[in-house]
Amino acid sequence: MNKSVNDIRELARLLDLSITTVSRVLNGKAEKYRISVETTERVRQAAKDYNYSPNRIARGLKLDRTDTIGLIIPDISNPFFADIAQSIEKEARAKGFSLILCDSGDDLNVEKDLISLLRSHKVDGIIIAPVGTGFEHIVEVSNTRLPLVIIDRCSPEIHLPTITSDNYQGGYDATAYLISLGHKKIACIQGMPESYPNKERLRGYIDACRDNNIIIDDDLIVGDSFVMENGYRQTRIILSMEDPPTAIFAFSNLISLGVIKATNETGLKIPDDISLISFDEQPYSAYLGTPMTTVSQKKSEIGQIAIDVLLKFILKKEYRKGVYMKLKTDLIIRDSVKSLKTSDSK
Amino acid sequence: MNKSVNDIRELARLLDLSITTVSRVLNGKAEKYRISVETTERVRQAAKDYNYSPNRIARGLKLDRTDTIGLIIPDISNPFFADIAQSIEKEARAKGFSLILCDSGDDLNVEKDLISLLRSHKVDGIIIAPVGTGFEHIVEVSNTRLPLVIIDRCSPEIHLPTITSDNYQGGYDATAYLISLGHKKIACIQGMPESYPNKERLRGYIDACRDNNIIIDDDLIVGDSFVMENGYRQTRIILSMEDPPTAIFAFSNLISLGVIKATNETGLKIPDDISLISFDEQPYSAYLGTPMTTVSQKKSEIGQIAIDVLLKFILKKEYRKGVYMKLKTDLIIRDSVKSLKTSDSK
DNA sequence: TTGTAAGCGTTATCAC
DNA sequence: GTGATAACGCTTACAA
Repeated sequence: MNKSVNDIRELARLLDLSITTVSRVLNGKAEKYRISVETTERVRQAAKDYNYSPNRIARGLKLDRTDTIGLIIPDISNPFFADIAQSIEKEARAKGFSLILCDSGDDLNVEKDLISLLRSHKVDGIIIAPVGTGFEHIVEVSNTRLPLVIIDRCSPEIHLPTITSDNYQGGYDATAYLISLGHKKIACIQGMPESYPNKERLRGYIDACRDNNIIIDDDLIVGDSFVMENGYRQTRIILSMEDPPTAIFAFSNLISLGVIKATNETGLKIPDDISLISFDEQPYSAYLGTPMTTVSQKKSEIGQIAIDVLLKFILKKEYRKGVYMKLKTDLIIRDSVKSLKTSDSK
Repeated sequence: MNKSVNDIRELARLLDLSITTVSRVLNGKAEKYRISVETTERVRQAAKDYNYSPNRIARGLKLDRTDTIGLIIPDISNPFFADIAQSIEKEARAKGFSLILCDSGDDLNVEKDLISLLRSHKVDGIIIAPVGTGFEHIVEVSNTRLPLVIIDRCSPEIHLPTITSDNYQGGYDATAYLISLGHKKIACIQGMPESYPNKERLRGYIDACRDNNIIIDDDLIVGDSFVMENGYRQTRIILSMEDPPTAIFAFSNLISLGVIKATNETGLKIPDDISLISFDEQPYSAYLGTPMTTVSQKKSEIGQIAIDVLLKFILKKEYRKGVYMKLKTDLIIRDSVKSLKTSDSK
């Protein structure tokens, strides 16, 4: 095998050409500078033979552009974010950009540090799914004109490009579906109440109830975290009520796993004894004991659009246009909701 | 808010100090060069006030070290790899390294390109979970003395640092457990037969059978992919046998989801009608219709050890020591396996 | 105790 | 058609 060459100087020397010429050929500017076809070909071949690839660090320093973007997410082990990350990576790479992955662990201080870190890495832009409990540092970033796109957890106060699901619609649809099947007493197990997606889902739930003349019972709106334990705990409480609800709306997939665990333990069956609908579709949703009815988010679209918008900013420098995109959610109907209508038995 | 300063020159000018001094303070060499406490403090304060963080690109060019490592995995949307990625990112950042994430999509050619890409990014090292069907390009990397650690999919031919689960033991334990409960006819739904983890799991299965005087029936060793469809299809076939096996050993979690789907459709119950054991523990394993007995891999340990080994290579330059680490797997016993022993009923 | 200046590998400007 | 050279922001040997 050929031994490889590490800098353009060496390659130029080997070819007995100037660095300039080699650089021009390798950057596709051969025509522009009317470099002879022969030379062009020789350079290309040599680069291949000697396994030369330009040093992006040096290039970045010179061009003030690293072809690198930073991605900050709260938890890569959450399949929701993993799927988004995958689509972002794929799309970014297709466009010639690499990804620096940062996991904030849902910690606001870590998130702040990560932004500085990405800054010092001179990334060309940032996509962030914020922790969501503070946005000043994010606004600050965009004040420096560093392109930035927010995904998933938006905030009404800030006016930055944001791509998210239409959580209101998802919450509304799920609730309306339950109501359409005769459910009137619907518990709602929330995730983080302060987070915007949660607020929106809840708003959808409330509006759907109102629109159907169902009185909101605050005691049925419970929970405080997107994790499974929360779903479990709240369900145990719900099931021990004197007159329990006929359905549970779980605000995340992990919450619904907790619901299932609790019902299993209590010896109750879904949907015979209690109905369940959950936010977040997962690969296994269809294969649970009772295939689960879910509100599915367009995860890969979120990633794709985010990167598209970001690259538009990076490449065209047009910025601060109020991009605010809400993606439709889909209700995937399976078997975890029972119809209470007497007409059809289901 | 203070306006920020973008290079060390400006900061030095503002402080009326030389670039050198500022650089030294910021790199913690104040003592070494006996810089006055006063100056040191002034520099630190100014750096903070003006929100200065060194340009890692320039730094990298100068130092030939980017404090960046590349991570190549076949599929970040697979929770197994997402968990590993998370532990790697966390550990790396704690040690001052950032991560460039690359998803090969299980495509060997993409994998090769990604290695070049990471090279041109001048990463200080690479952690790779290879596609596994070719290793030449990986060997080549390590010939260039670029530190590299392999995770999950190893190969016997190459002698590079590798961290993986003890797939043989996992396969053996799972099979032995089934046998201990009286199962004698055990189907085995494989993933990619050529991949090393798969081969090892199968070897474990075979040895466990042999050690218990069970004759291997090749017709019971089926399947060809780690995906769900494979599990579904093979299970349908298995269930339609004249004298079907009493247990199925699924080689991945997705495969076992397919198994569950097929048994559900056929109206059979796990474990009453057929027992199931699966490789890969997942958050939902415990909350399936029948809580599943699984072989759990130490995902975060794999990540942690991989980064530890890699950083050792990067920092100490001691290389090519034959690190080959197999991590113990754990059998998590739940309810998906039925005892055929007459003594205990369960 | 602090400063000057070379050089990391590229690309762009200007020159021939 | 091709080449010499400055500059990108940083660290560090060498000076003072």
